[in-house]
Amino acid sequence: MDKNGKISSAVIRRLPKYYRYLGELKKMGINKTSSKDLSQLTGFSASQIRQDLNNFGGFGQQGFGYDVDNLHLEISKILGLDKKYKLVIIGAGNIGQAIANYTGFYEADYEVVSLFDKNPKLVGLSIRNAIIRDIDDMEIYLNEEKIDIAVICTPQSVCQQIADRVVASGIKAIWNFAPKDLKMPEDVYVENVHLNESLFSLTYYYNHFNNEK
Amino acid sequence: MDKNGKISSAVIRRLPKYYRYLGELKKMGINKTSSKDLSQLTGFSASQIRQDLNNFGGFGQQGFGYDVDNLHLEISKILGLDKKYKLVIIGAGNIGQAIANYTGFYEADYEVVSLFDKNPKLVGLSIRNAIIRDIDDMEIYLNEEKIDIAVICTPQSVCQQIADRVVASGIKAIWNFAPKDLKMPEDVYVENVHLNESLFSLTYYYNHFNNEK
DNA sequence: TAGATTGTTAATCGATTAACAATC
DNA sequence: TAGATTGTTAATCGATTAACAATC
Repeated sequence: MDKNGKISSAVIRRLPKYYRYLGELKKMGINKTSSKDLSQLTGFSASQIRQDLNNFGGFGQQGFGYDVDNLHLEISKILGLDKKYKLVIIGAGNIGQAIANYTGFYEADYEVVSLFDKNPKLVGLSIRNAIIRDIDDMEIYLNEEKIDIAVICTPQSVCQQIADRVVASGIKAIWNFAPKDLKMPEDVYVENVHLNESLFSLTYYYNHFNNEK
Repeated sequence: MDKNGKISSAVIRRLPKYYRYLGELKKMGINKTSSKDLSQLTGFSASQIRQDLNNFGGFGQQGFGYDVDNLHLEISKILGLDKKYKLVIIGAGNIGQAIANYTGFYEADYEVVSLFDKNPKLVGLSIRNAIIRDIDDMEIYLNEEKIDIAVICTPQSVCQQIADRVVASGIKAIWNFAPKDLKMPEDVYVENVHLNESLFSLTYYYNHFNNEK
């Protein structure tokens, strides 16, 4: 935690992993764990795990450890996984369709309620109850429905203008799959999934692994 | 750079971004840039950019800056984007098919040469010249062809065993889309794309943005 | 030459790890 | 009580930023 009480993004990015392993322990019927156990599972140090959790409050019991169910629940609340979220996907190409079909968000409650595309061959089709609508109807839709998150799966060439349009319609959270850095107002949060950068990093390590000095 | 001369992964993960912006400058016909210009574009500090680049050698000219073409080329060499890579995708579901269809890797030379799946309805189909083969034929294929990278797009429940199998066939680089941490030998590099963790982080910030103390 | 910008060293900042008192 | 493990402070480590001499 820094001097302003803001929690560092390094901490936030570890929370989903704690959540996942706690879910696994739960499923296995294990109801007690410790920072040492979690260290084994996650690969983070026990000290770091205790530090991370204590950013949000004391969830453990000295001499005992952590109650799995309780800690799982508390982390779900911190992340906001106890609520429902409505998503729209803009760009119903490969990636957009794959996200719409994706069901692997554990038990968390994300619903893709609509897709948008400009291709008339796609408009009108449905993916898992979500209709692909014409991109020209996007603003009307966004103004009528209360949407939490816009997923941008358009080509790079139009992602900025699409992002500007969804933000103009009140969207505050963008999950961006286009390989570009969106310029957004301060109160809009953008999470990037840059597949390129991920593959390029992998390529670097593939070439340099084990032949380091 | 640390005491062993190993370059930190924070640096490596910034390289693709430099590469991308240099590519854009190139396309715009701009042939000279500086750490100050790149700072504006990338949002990283000029000082950091100079530090990063000097891990790999002095690509600039004092008093002048950097030659765009040259720096672009040098970074492509560092990342290994001047070479060709053959990929196989294991799991030809939504994500696997989307990756197979994905063409947004800039001019870099990645070729998906085959997919594998256990679903007989998918086996035999093709995606962009790559045939979907039966998962049982994977080892034979991997032993015959020289494959650089295995992309794991299977369900979580089987990703570890699939990873073990590809590694047993000599694969050293895995791009993992399954929401699980693979346990791998030290000489295998795994790059994770954990869509869950990405969306969960976004959810946290969506809920906490602007209402921080 | 004067101005600009790198390459590189030193200073700062923040994140991780270590240590241990508190306490169940 | 003795043993275990948290919560939390202090120490360390590493990454980022600042500063500036080198030099084009």
